Amino acid sequence: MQPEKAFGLVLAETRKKRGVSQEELAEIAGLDRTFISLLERGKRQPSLTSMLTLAKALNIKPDKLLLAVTKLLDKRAA
Amino acid sequence: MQPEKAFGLVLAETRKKRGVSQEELAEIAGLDRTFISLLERGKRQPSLTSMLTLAKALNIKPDKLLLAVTKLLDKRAA
DNA sequence: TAGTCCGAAAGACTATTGTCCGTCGACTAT
DNA sequence: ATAGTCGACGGACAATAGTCTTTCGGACTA
Repeated sequence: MQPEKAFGLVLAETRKKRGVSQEELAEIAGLDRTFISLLERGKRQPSLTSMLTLAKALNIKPDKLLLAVTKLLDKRAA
Repeated sequence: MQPEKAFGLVLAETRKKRGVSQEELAEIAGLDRTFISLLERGKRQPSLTSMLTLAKALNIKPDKLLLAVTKLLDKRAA
């Protein structure tokens, strides 16, 4: 599994848990609505600052977010 | 303090602790030697995959690496 | 004083991130 | 049926990540 796929899954799941739409998240984070969509679909990967702003917008600690990503990557190496 | 600055500091510190040169780290991680230099000087910020490969090359868990960055950012908001 | 290792730095380049415009289909409600 | 929300998806683009090549200065060593 590619890192961007894992990140997308974690991002989508976390966002849904918060009960916000892609568009709302985009607005809170100050990112583009289509970019959120690309990230969640694993078509793009975030930069360091994107990760930080998204984590902040989702009210989750950045390292927790990344930990979720790596756990997903470790679980199924495929 | 900007995220890329904080990351650069953490990267440099971790690399030195491991006792490897920028060039050696670049080779291990499969990245360019000048890019490592740029990262450590805070002139560039890493993507998600760069962070993951650098963490692996430095034998540190990615979330630990990011935690060190955020701690630095929290410490001096300046 | 030549030789190596190290890191800063610049220039030119390719690849990718991130924005901005829009359209579309599925679903919900009025 | 019409309108609204949501997310997938496209093209075009600007900004930046990342490579490659090279030069330079400092520290150390022979």
